[in-house]
Amino acid sequence: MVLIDKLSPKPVYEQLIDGIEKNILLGIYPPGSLLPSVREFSHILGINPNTVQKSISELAARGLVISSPGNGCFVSENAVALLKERARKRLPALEGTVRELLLSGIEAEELEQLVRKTIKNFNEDSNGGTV
Amino acid sequence: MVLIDKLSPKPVYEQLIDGIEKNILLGIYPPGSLLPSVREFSHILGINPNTVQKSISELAARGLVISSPGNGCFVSENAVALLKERARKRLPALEGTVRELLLSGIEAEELEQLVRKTIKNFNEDSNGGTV
Amino acid sequence: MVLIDKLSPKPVYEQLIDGIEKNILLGIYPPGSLLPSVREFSHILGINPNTVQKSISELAARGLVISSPGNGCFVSENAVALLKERARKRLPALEGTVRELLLSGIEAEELEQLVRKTIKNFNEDSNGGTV
Amino acid sequence: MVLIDKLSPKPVYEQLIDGIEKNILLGIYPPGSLLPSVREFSHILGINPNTVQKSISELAARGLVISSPGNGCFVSENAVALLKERARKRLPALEGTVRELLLSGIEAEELEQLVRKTIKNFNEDSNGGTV
DNA sequence: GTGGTCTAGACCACG
DNA sequence: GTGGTCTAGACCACA
Repeated sequence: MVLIDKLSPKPVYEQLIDGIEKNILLGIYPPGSLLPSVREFSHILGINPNTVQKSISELAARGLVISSPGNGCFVSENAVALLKERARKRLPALEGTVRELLLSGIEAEELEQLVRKTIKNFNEDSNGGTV
Repeated sequence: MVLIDKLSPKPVYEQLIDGIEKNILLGIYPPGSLLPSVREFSHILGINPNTVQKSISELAARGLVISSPGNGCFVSENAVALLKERARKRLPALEGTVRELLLSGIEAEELEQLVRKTIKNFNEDSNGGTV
Repeated sequence: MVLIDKLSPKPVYEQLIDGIEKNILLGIYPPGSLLPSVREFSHILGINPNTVQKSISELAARGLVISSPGNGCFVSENAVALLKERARKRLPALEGTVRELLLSGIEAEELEQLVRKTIKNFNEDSNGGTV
Repeated sequence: MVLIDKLSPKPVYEQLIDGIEKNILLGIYPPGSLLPSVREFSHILGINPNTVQKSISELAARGLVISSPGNGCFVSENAVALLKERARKRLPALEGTVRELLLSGIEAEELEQLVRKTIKNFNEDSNGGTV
């Protein structure tokens, strides 16, 4: 369900956050649903419960998840909206990346093609997954 | 010449590396030229000499600069080529970012426009700066 | 009769306690009256009977209700007096809150107005509800 | 500098957050200043470094503090503004508390007096501290 | 069973 | 020296 690469420079707890967020967007963990428990994540992913707890707490602080001691942890109703809102704030960073690549001599045409191709693949994947 | 933000989450030594690389690409530090000395960087940027040394060592390890003990540090002849080659390796990451944004509901059209606009601005800046 | 928000950070058993206490003060559960049974609360509110039992036990420990095994649970005769006495003990906390808000730059005048307005609204609500 | 009550029901890490926030508002830790280090807090307060770290991370997530690995942790320039903004959001809660106290039979006049007295004491304390 | 806090101790990267 | 991550294991409150 979520993949953890212990050798990645990205901290484990961040990888887990990213994985859960992705699953929320994909509809695997839809708003209102109950997340796997801390101990479950811990056991399946082979990481310490405290590390999982840290991820969950962070998600709760971001309003993506609501934890209810004794009951478990629910995806909040506006989680998807929050994630979409945040994505919009990342657009300037994308712009910066493109500029850096251009400065490094990547051809403009190549960049445009890459983006078009990615969009095309994404749409095909979505259809394949949905239909 | 290089801007350092001590409060940035990005480590100072990485900021310096990025800055120097950018200056190499911009032709401010052309291949064969002598870089400012460690002490100079340290003094001007107000950062620790050890930190500057770490950046220089990393640049040397990447083959972008060549240290000549006693004489200083020169930009290597193939520095620009190396940087362009490395940029190419970053393209898959760009693809991943685009996919994430698409998954987060950003419209494909909006992404294409952003890229086109960035390219356009970049070309105008380049002309303005060069001519 | 009592509203339970399962997603609230406040534990369910505390929410139930607060709700029952409020109903005692409002005269909905007057002293001497019989409270709904544990099963009734559990069923209507959709919460675990153990949770209801915990709330009732706590209320009994506070002297607000008296359990009569086999007959149910009665609001004690001095429940209202006890609640008023306890409210008095909360005044220092209110003072602390006010000090914190002042320290945070909230204007004294604004605080006084807020309190006056709340008192006014409360009196109007009471009249409307009673008459 | 910050008082920790290990017997308090409030978690230690929250007490530390509150204490640091209070010191920021009091000007003891002014914006731009360097906070005591994690290990220092840990040693002085007699609590585990991880607990301190948790508090600091939370403050960083709130934008009140900017941590710079290797350098320490700085109070952000807009920390005071953020705290004041947050205080404003607590006003509705104060209103709710006042209503509860009124419902519990506390006299309106007594509440108004308490607030006035608290404001008066606060102003005197402020003058005493400043002059 | 659930989430949450705390400690102890190790390890890492940064300056 | 600094902040930050991770593990192990204990303990608590809630349902």
